[in-house]
Amino acid sequence: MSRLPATARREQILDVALGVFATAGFYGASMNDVAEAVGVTKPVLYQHFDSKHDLYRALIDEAGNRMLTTIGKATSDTTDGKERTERGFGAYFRWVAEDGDAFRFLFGSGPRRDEDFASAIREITAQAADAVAPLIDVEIDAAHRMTLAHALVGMAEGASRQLVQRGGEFDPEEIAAAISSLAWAGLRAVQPLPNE
Amino acid sequence: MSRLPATARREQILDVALGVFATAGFYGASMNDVAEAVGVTKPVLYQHFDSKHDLYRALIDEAGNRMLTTIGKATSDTTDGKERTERGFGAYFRWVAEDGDAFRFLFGSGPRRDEDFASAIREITAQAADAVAPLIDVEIDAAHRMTLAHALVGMAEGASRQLVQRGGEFDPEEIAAAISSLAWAGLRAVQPLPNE
DNA sequence: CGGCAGAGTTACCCGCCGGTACCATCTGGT
DNA sequence: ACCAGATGGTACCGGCGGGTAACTCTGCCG
Repeated sequence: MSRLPATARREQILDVALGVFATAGFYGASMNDVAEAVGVTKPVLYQHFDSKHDLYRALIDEAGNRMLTTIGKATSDTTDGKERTERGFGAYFRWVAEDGDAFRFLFGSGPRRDEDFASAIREITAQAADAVAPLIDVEIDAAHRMTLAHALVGMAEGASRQLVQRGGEFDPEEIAAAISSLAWAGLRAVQPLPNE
Repeated sequence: MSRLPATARREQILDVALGVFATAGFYGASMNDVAEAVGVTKPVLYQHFDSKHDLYRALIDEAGNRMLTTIGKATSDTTDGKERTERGFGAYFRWVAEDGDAFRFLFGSGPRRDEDFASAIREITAQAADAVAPLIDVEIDAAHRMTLAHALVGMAEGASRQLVQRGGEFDPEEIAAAISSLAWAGLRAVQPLPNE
């Protein structure tokens, strides 16, 4: 109800819509839902964005930018590889912790939207992680072990996605060799963590 | 047009629908689209599945099962950790290569569906991978380097998704330390590949 | 006071899509 | 040859949701 200048309203919409879409997904949230969450009616949204597509797209660009620049800044002031790795991951996970809606919006995607499908796919991923977890045979608490296991599963997923998106053939044996050596070396390096 | 016994038709539907949904996504593909791809009309689908949800759900279960059992079989006949790692990844990537639709269906998900959103998010992921790629300072060809880079990005994504889904707080510094040590040890282990 | 400009609302249109009631057609068993 | 039942098609409904036209409200400036 309360009136706002256009730029403020626009930013408010972006802010609220990010949360709504992060939770419900593109198809799961209607423009009416977004409008209601903002506390306004539908046509107001269309005064600031040409279409639902347009709004969603703006959110992608904004959130993506925040993530990339955050990491970019954190890694720009050193050239040492190990240092950059550590700072990069540091910035990344700080971003996830602080800008959680943006992460869920960008990466928590997909059929992972209908809670029904979401849980089914979570279950599959969880089983994969359960299978991987015992490979970490170091004394660390269960929660950290599971997170690392999911990291390894994500590693496989990330590589696969790239291979499939790139199109064309690939030799699974060769890829598997590279990835598993990467994973194994990583696993060997896991240090027992001080209990928190 | 040609008539088929119920069980054969059911399997045909599952087979074709997997491809359709893998490409267009749950919301992007209508039941009419699926029916047309099968070469049949909508009510036929409803003779075999109670709802669109039901069909999609059956696909998740089937595809997930295929993946997990494939990997399970490959790793069941040894107890050595390294061995299991290698065989597991081997089976996994073979599955991706052979059952590509299933992979795209299960993991190629999300806003990654509208080609417009898909490319925007791909772009972000690709930039992240570009930033990671130089850390692999070994003589390998560019394609493999990019795949490994995407693997590392996926690793971060997998860990994050688990942390966020689990809910509650987490300490980003601690996680980053663990993941980056894992990644760094893995990176150091990458071997120059013989050019294919 | 008059009227203009920008912010918001009400009320609507229309097309798509999940789902269904009903009819047609084919095939196998006797 | 004929019936039964399963396989498949036609034609429809109902609602949801993106998008819009037209109106109202508020404040400001001459």
